[in-house]
Amino acid sequence: MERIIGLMDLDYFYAQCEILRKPEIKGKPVVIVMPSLREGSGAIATCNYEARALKIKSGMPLSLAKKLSNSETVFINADKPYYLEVSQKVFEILDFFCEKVEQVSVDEAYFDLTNPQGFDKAVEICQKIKQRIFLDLGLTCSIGLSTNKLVAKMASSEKKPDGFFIVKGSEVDSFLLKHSVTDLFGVGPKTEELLRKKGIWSISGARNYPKSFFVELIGEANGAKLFDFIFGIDNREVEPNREKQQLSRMMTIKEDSRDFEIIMQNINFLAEMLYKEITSLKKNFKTVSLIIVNEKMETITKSRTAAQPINSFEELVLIESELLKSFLSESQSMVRRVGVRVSNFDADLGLQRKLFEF
DNA sequence: CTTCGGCTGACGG
DNA sequence: CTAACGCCGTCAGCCGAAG
Repeated sequence: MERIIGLMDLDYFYAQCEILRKPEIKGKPVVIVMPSLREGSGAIATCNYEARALKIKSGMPLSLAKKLSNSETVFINADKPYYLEVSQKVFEILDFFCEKVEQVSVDEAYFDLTNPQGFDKAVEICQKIKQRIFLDLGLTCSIGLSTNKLVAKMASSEKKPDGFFIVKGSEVDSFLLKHSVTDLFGVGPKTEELLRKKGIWSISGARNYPKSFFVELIGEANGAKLFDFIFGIDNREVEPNREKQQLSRMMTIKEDSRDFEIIMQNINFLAEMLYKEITSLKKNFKTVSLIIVNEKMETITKSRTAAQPINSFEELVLIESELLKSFLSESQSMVRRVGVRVSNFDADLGLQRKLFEF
């Protein structure tokens, strides 16, 4: 049976959340900022359409957004815990209407609506989802509905905000041919540049090349996937969410430094946050990494894997300090951002106890 | 030959 | 005048060492 897959995307989500609790800013340009410890430094997480009209975009440096802003513009620092709260209510609604939901992020999810009654039934469910999200929570979202994840996602972008765009199986090909290769999932700036150099822009143009061409260009796995995508083929399932594979915390330090003590202070702070989280998640980790972003914005990582799970904060910090020493001795560059990561998780501790008792 | 650890890089949100 | 620039998480792919 042909699958029916949906993608729900909450419109300019962080900004919409803020407007929800501060109705007086509705209608003004609203810009959500991820600040760093540096004065006036940060990046734009998201912004509403009034702000986009001023050419402000997500990912943009805060300094540039400030220049583009007008006197009306409201800048708000991101409040992740609040957005998570709102998001959870949205997912309750989604879970109510659909058994197979895969959360991609705080504001996005795929869902599988394959059913015996067919496409019309799925359309009806999508309308109900949009309705409940709006009536119960006051939020708008955009939904794309098609026969696989790739096209569902592209369809959701077709009509925004508060959109609902349907691409039936018979329409997939003509829908794709209206798009450029850069609209395909997984084609970022680097791949775009490689394709452009080969004179490839449109999806129809890309179809003139064999699979081997893409494999040589971007590698075995990605090449094969891109080749499929060009023809609208995407067999990825909607997967229930897996356990996290890694957990990390990063931050930009006050000013670039190579001072061991100063950098360790920052690492200590991050490690403490992370250690609290990981213990509350009842997870066990064996690998510790230090992530450094230097003044040239290059990322360097140092890792160590222990034979046994690491079970004290002191041990975590000790390993981090050794990794930092090793970095400082091997590199001359300044440290701009620093991060702490743990990975290589053991089975859930609660589960482990159960197995032991058994 | 396969697996694992360590690392970089691309990508998405 | 230009360049400016967060904080996550996933996967692919390479290399070398070990099983």
